[in-house]
Amino acid sequence: MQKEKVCSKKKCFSPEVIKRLSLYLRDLKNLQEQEVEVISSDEITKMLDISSAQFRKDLSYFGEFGKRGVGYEVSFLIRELEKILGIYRWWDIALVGVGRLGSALLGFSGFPQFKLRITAAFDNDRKKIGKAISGVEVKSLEEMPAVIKKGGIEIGMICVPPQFAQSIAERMVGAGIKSILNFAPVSIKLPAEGIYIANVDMACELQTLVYFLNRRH
Amino acid sequence: MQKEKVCSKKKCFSPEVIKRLSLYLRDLKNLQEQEVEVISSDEITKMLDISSAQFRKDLSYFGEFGKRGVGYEVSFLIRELEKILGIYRWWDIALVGVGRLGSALLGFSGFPQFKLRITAAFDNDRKKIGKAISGVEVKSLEEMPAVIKKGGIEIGMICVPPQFAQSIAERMVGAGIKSILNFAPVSIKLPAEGIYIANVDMACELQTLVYFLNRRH
DNA sequence: ACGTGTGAACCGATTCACAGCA
DNA sequence: TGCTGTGAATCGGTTCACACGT
Repeated sequence: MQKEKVCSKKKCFSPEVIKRLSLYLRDLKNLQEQEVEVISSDEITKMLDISSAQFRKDLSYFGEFGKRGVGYEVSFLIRELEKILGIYRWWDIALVGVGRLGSALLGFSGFPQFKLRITAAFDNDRKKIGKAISGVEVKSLEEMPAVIKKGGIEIGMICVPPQFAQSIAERMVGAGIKSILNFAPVSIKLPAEGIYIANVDMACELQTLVYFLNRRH
Repeated sequence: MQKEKVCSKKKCFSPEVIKRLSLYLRDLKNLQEQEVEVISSDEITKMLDISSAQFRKDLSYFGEFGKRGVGYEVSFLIRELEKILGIYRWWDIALVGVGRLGSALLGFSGFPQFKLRITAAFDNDRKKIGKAISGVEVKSLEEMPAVIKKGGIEIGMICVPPQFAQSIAERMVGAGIKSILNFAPVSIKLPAEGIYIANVDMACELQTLVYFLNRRH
């Protein structure tokens, strides 16, 4: 989607590598539930559509985690990936826009296993303010900067209609948000460097499906 | 995310190109609403994080749509992109899993402008079956194959818990579904060739945000 | 023997830079 | 002059293929 580039002072890995690491972690956790203890790069990448060389190379950027001739110990690799990805403490998220999508995300059960939790939700609809959704109280937009600052929240989620997304993003960054997951179908432009924005645009994804439908053999 | 590769008999463009075309289309429509009539590659790519050369090259794969020395006529380019992407008729979508996320998608207002519409929804929860959500009646899973076949539906959306996603995907493909947008956080493996699966995994996206948060300067 | 880890080769995608046209 | 369209150059990411360790 949009060019996403953020570099640390030291080594700089492309977001693609990191996304694949998250995928590996996700599937390793599934394997762990199935009580698989050791897995080879060949086996794990059969499920994903990724080559085994890619898997090994991705890991090699960060260290040596396998045993030659054997494979990878699932629980060990999970721990190592969690270290790499920064899953060593809880990460709080502030969500703006408690419409249908925002409410769905507030109740999404996939976050806790990655130590992610939405701890604050904001909307400008008087009818929603004060209500609790999935245990999170909806507050007014005016309260947002204070809540974000007080809680030291660094991750924001934008679920507002497109015309409001840009200004919400700016206000979030002003309050201290360092990275944003944007569900609004617009491009957000931020002046500040070092803010990472990821976009989830379902209509664009579907559009791509339609293109390939038309072109299929 | 996963390696997504589908080729037509003739020219084969990477999904990345197609996703960018959808992005261009989305932003062009926004420009049209703001009554912008002509735009240069420089101007439109300032909003997105894409180089103007990239924009011009992407379009050049499909034809010549601009005027040298002038730029691109917004309404003309919109029409051309709609042709390229296949937005010449309505595309029906079958959704499985009417939980929070499924319900949110049923009410999502961003689809119609791309001639996408969810026309069928399925769940195995007796309490949901028979109810209408955003005007779509929820049917039982048993009815799915028949409804998909009868309606000639080719696009599926999976919003079920991860452990059910694989089998739902297989049943969808068996019923005639040709491409799938998967929201369940698992890898889906399909034997059939020529089926395009796109994955939306919010936890993975957030994971990537967290990684860059940790690494920031 | 087996599967990892990795430099080297490869390939595709992005960017450059300028010719071509309004 | 200004901006498009596009071959050529570049860059980065993926794959290959094999040395290495168990």
